[in-house]
Amino acid sequence: MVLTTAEENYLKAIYHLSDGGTKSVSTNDVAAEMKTKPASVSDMLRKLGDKEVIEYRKYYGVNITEEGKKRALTTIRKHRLWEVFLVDKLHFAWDEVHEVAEELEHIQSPLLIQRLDEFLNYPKFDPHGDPIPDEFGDVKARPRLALNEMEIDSSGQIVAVKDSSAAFLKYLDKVGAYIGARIKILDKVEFDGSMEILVDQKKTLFMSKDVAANILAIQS
Amino acid sequence: MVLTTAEENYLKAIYHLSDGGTKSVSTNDVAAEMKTKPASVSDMLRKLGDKEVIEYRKYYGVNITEEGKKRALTTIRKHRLWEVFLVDKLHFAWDEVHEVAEELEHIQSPLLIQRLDEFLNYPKFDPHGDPIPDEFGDVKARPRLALNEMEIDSSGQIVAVKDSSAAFLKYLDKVGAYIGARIKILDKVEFDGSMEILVDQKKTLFMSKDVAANILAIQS
DNA sequence: TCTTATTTTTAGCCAAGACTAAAACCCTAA
DNA sequence: TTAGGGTTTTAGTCTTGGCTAAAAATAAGA
Ligand SMILES: [Mn+2]
Ligand SMILES: [Mn+2]
Ligand SMILES: [Mn+2]
Ligand SMILES: [Mn+2]
Repeated sequence: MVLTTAEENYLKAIYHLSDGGTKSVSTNDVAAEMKTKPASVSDMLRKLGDKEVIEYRKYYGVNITEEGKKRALTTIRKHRLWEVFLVDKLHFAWDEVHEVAEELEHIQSPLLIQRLDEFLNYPKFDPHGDPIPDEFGDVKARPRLALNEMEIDSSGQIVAVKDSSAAFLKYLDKVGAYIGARIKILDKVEFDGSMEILVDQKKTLFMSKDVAANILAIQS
Repeated sequence: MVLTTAEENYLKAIYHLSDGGTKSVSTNDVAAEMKTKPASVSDMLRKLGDKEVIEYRKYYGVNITEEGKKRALTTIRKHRLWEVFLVDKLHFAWDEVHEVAEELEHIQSPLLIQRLDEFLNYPKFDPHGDPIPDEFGDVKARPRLALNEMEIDSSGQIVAVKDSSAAFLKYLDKVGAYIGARIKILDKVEFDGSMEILVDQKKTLFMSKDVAANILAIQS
């Protein structure tokens, strides 16, 4: 059963909203994520249900099926591999890749993806620190913690961002936060949750709770 | 004015059928090339006419406009650059690239194409020997001659193929004809136009007129 | 439990891009 | 000059993926 581009995009959204298939997702949530109207989503859910990539019970939201999970992971794999290509080979900035990858992920050619993976030397993470599923859909999970959840005086390394929007990534570039940076939590302000963070043992960064919540680290 | 994928494909077909915009093209010819019905073509011609990439006079065929030529050449440029990428970087065979490039050529990102061109070191020809238009739509033309049009005893070098179908290219691989091969016309059979050709001063090839007509060379 | 607010679905519409069948047009040969 | 054949267009239908408005179902509060 072949999926259209629109179907692939919806399925990917459902996969993400369901936290990898662990919880069910409402029509309204899908509409918000896809920037469409709930009425359009109802229609699409019926189609995805017919194709058995989701389990759809009217009025009770959807759950992604095993087949659906597999399909979504393939699309995610393609998206992230293309992002690596754009950054590593074509020298795109990490805030320039998302929209293009959103199109490239729908190119139909298993050979292309296999060869691309090989060409990129089997990368495990994309430019935003997100893991790239292997060809079987297996994902290498890392325990990640948002900066605002880290304790004062604890240290770690930035490994990913939660928000991949150009605006956010450009901001991180400007202040000098990047994936791989070593960090230490110097202070957390009670009042508004804003934080003071030491980057690479030399630079001090002040950031709002909102920003901190979108930066993911592994503790060391 | 933005063109849809379908519109880009039609425009490219019209560009090719019109020999680069030098002659007008009939509805039936477009239908044959696009493998659609004439009725569908009429509809599309109206749309392309509205967008002023062709000049459309009902019942009298279409001519591509300057704007249309520019658009078509951009799509062709993208198609051929992707083909080079697939062959040079991902080690696709030259008969495996066409369908994938047919999809990749529609990705919308000027930056992507500019960077891809740079990454590939500004190639001038695609894997089938076809010239790659530069970013301004300028094409480096070479005087090319089909093998069946060459005289007995004349020599040259294979530079392109007219037919890029997998079947034809696989056949060429099998018999050992390739782009860059030095050739000499040993004999032409009056009866059926079949030919005997010396390849790289060592291997003799027999081919039908049909095959010869789809191999292009520059004479030396 | 009943009434309301919220969520979701249905119904009806639209545009793109395909199709078939039928009508209209163009050209040529008698 | 006109009839016929081939070409092209039009009319009507279908599918996909959107939309709005209205109806229906669920959930929550009194
Ligand atoms: Mn996408
Ligand atoms: Mn990413
Ligand atoms: Mn194409
Ligand atoms: Mn080619």
